[in-house]
Amino acid sequence: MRRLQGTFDLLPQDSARWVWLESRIRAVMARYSFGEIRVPIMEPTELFQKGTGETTDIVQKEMYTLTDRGNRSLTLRPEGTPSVVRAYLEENLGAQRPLWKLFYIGPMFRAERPQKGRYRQFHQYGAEMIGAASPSADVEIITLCRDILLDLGIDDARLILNSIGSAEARAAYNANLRQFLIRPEIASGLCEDCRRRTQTNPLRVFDCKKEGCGRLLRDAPTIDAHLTGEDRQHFEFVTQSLAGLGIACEIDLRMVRGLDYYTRTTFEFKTTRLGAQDALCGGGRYDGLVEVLGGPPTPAVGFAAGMERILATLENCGRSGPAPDRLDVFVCAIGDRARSVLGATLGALRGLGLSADTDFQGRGLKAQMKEAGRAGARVALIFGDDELARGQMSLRHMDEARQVEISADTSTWNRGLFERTA
RNA sequence: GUGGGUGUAGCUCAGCUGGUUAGAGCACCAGGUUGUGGCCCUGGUGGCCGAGGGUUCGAAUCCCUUCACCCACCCCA
Repeated sequence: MRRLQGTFDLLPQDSARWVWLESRIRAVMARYSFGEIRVPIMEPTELFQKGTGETTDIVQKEMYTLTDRGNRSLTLRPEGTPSVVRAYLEENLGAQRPLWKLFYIGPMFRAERPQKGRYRQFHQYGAEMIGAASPSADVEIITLCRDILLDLGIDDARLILNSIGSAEARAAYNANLRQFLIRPEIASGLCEDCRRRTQTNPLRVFDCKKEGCGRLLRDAPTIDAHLTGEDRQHFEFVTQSLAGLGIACEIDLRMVRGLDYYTRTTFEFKTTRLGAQDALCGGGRYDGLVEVLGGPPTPAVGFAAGMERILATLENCGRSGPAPDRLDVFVCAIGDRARSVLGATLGALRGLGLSADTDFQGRGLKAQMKEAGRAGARVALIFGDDELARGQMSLRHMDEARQVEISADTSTWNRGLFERTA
């Protein structure tokens, strides 16, 4: 039996990094006053068909979809935003407050071919502001996204920014771009994928990395010609605010995102420290999504970040994450009499709130001490017949290799006895 | 789905043009210290050489198939 392709096991030495990462994320989210939402990792398939969008690669070929016993179609979530919006509507959050700031952390599933920075079960954190029309919300999301990266120690990610306009502008631009792409002199030179995209989602031709396509697209219309005055104002506010905050960004009019629901502001943070999968986080505004999922027109903006990519980036920066947890006390008992009080000894230590462990294999003292060293124990509590006969135990401070005797009467113990080096 | 690369001990890797019982370092276990970790020394456990088939007197080594992993395309976090 082997684990599924594109999945991985996290062993204790690695899970500590994840716990650390999650706690840093939660701390910054709290500073920004975002509340954590936990939603199912399984949803009706329809949620993603409608929300993420039928034309996206995610829905067309990357979803883990299954049929349950009631003949319902379920899907393992490929992203978090549709679920959050679904919960927002289902719990009628809009009626309680006009604006919600929510974040999530958890696994996502996409049936892609694994490679560096890409897995079939991967983990994202993300934040959504639902009910926020103001461009200051876009800035809040971008700043949040950036502050988490900075807090973690990633200070060289580039911010790429674009506005793809309102839904109407996008529709007009889509039509215009399609006109351009079907011109015979253009279409004949495009690759097969781009000809398909011309029909399905013309914006995505800009994603094509083929040289031939790139050359033909040089004269293609760009989105900014289709932005309305309001779109421009909105985008201008965002770029000027960022400039005012001293946040550098590059505007890329051809950056498109793979999800159907984006409107106006879209952005990505990219790193040079990974391979081809260089997007650490991405997001933008999605003013139409709530309505698409059956709610009232509700503006919203958010982002999602890939946690495996962030950890990989940190490793490439030489940032090792948190220091490993140390054990407070390792208990070494010598002989049967001593072993008979092991349980009570461990219980007393743990009762004081200390972490305590011992040897469960009946090994010699040398092996027990080795185990204590391996566990990073601060002190070893050693006793055999000698000590117990005198009502004493030996307390060895591992780092200083210094040893004292303490009373074997657990009722006299306190934490300080095992923490101080006196 | 399409390319390319790699599969030998728990980990990192040697093993030349096929030649007896497959190696090293680290890790693990034990002893040196019959009651004291890290350093050192000695010894030991551990491999269907990814799997299946073929060529050969003989295959970890050559050929075919297959699987897995990695990297890239595609796409995205």
